[in-house]
Amino acid sequence: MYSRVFLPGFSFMQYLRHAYMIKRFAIYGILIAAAAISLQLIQYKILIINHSIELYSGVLALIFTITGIYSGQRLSRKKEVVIEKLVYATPEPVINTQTGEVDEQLREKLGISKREFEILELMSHGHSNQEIADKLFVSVSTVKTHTSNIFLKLDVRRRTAAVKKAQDLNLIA
Amino acid sequence: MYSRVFLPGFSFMQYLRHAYMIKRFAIYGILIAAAAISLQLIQYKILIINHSIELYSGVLALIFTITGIYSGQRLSRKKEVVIEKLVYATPEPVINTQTGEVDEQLREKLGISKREFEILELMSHGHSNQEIADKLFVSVSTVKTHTSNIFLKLDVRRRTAAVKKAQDLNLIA
DNA sequence: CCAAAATTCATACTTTGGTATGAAGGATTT
DNA sequence: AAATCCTTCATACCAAAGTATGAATTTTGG
Repeated sequence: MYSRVFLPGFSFMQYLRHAYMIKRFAIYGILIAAAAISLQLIQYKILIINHSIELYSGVLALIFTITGIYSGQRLSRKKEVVIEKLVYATPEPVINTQTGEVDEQLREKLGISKREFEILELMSHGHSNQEIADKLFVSVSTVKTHTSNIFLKLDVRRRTAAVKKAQDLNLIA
Repeated sequence: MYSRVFLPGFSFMQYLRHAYMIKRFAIYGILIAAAAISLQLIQYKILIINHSIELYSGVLALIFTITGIYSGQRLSRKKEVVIEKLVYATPEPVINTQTGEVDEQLREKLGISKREFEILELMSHGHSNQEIADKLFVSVSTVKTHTSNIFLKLDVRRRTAAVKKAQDLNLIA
């Protein structure tokens, strides 16, 4: 198996280079300003009512902690760890992996008939022409005709090569 | 090229499942507690000196904003983007999928020699006896001898069946 | 070192595989 | 109806694969 992992590591300066970050900072500024205004309101109300500096401090701390957490998350959102995994895949998958069935399109594309395909499969199972003939209730001559046509269509000269090529093309398993 | 991108998307609950996050929250708790204590000190000093509630509020806001930003960044640091790139790769012919190494044990177990195995591989690639002979710089007679021995050891009578059996046994790819 | 195993090669023979060609019947399409 | 494709089969021939046997050389393991 072969795999690589990339950890780009965005620096803070790289981060600042992005123009859209300026907009983001502006949003934080507005947020903080809004918090400051509401702070003023809360401040006077609380002071007028009972001069509870402790409660005021708690509310203030809560508000700015929440604001800070939100800002912090926004600021660090783009600090993402990017991992690229290289994994194996078969070229031109033509067998439907879901159903396990053969892709009819490739068979058609290669001009291989259904009967020829049947014979190709039996061939790949290691059967001789005689055995294939017996299984399909046809003569050896018929099997030979089919195999020859298969070889032409797969551009090979031997059954072993035909099986190999069909496997590589994912025409057969 | 064929590629897929996975975006895991850690939910907050998934996030909480991690045991080490509990430690992190504990650290934040301590931080906030420390901020609260220093708050008490600052509170009294400022109030005693000039009762400046505005300055006090500003300092308080600053402290908790910073604390919040720090916490927020910590909390959102683990956002990852995992990218899996699927690349074409032809599996090596003689590899055991579990160990990733040549399955010498199976070969030995079957009593197949290294040379015989070499020929079995070339056979599975669709080569004729003549082609194998040419590749290995030996005579066709030698190849025939080897192939016959392979067939005996794999208990088959044809090269196609030998290849099939070797593939089923995971002796070759 | 010696025995066993592995590798090499040959000769003769049988079997199987593959090519070429032709042909006939059926199904489908135009 | 004609053309085309698929499937079937046959005959003949050549090429390749596989078996059997024997033998020489090299490599390997005890």
